[in-house]
Amino acid sequence: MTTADDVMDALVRTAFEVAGVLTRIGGEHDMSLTQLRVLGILRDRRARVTELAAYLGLDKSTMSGLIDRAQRRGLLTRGKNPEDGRVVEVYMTPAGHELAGRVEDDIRRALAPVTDRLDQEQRDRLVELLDIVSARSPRTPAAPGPTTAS
Amino acid sequence: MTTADDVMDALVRTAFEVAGVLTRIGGEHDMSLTQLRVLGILRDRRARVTELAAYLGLDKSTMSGLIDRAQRRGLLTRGKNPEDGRVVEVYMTPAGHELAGRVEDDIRRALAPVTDRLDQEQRDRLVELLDIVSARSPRTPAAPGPTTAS
DNA sequence: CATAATGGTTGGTAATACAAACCATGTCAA
DNA sequence: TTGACATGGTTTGTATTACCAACCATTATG
Repeated sequence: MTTADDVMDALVRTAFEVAGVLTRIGGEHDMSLTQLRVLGILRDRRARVTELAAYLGLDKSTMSGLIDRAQRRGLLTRGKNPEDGRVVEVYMTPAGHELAGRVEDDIRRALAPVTDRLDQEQRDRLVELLDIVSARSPRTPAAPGPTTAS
Repeated sequence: MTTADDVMDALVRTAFEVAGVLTRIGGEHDMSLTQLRVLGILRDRRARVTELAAYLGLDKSTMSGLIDRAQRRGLLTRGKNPEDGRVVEVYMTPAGHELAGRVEDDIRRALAPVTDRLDQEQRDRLVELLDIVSARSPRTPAAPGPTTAS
């Protein structure tokens, strides 16, 4: 019988394992895990400082420092918001995008041996279950309905 | 079609989510994520400094500091190894065990809403799949012990 | 027995993170 | 309209995390 505790253990163990991989890859590019996340967020959208901090669960001041260092490295830029003089918009530079791409490739490569252990049906199922876990699914677990294969 | 990238995204997203919960709970007890891990390891076994460092992927010196601070808080102790005078064994104090128990309860509570979203069959399946992902499948080589692997 | 290897600690530096204080800009109320 | 308050960021100060290099003590090896 799989208990809630077993699920907890598996989630925690996997989380540390994945975090470990990301930390290692990040380190190879002189990036901390947090910086990696910032890069990930800013890949497809710009964001204001407080927005980033809230998303990452960090203090504004911490965010300020992170942006400082990344900016000093030429990875991102600060811009003004014409509608509200207080707001600082943060967005990536081409160099930032380039680095983000390289990092993503490396992560993909690093996780490949892991995902390769799964066949197609297992992948479908894992993603579906993790979506439920991270509240990404509006579905309630009551009905054993057919999986919405696409 | 679920691709390897989808799996990667789901794993990374979930990892951050779980790490976020652990960081929050840890913070409520003035413990960093790393300290939490140390506590988790030492719950059921004592370990030498280098062993802990290797397990967590940290430098010996980092480990030394972590132990210092935890020891100053009365959570763990350093002891000598009678067979090898160089070795320092680290193990938890009663206070450490107590804190570890409280933290575990809190984590359980914090993750309950998540695991509760899954029914029995889904739990079984998720744990099974995560075990595959973290190479814990049936034919796993070694149990946690004094493995000399690097 | 001299030398090398191993296990930990110490010292130095940078990054991460928080809290408190601060400044500039916006908003709201009397 | 102006004073008070709120909001968005930055700065400053401190603790922790983490690495590396250098260093002792102890053990192993030539």
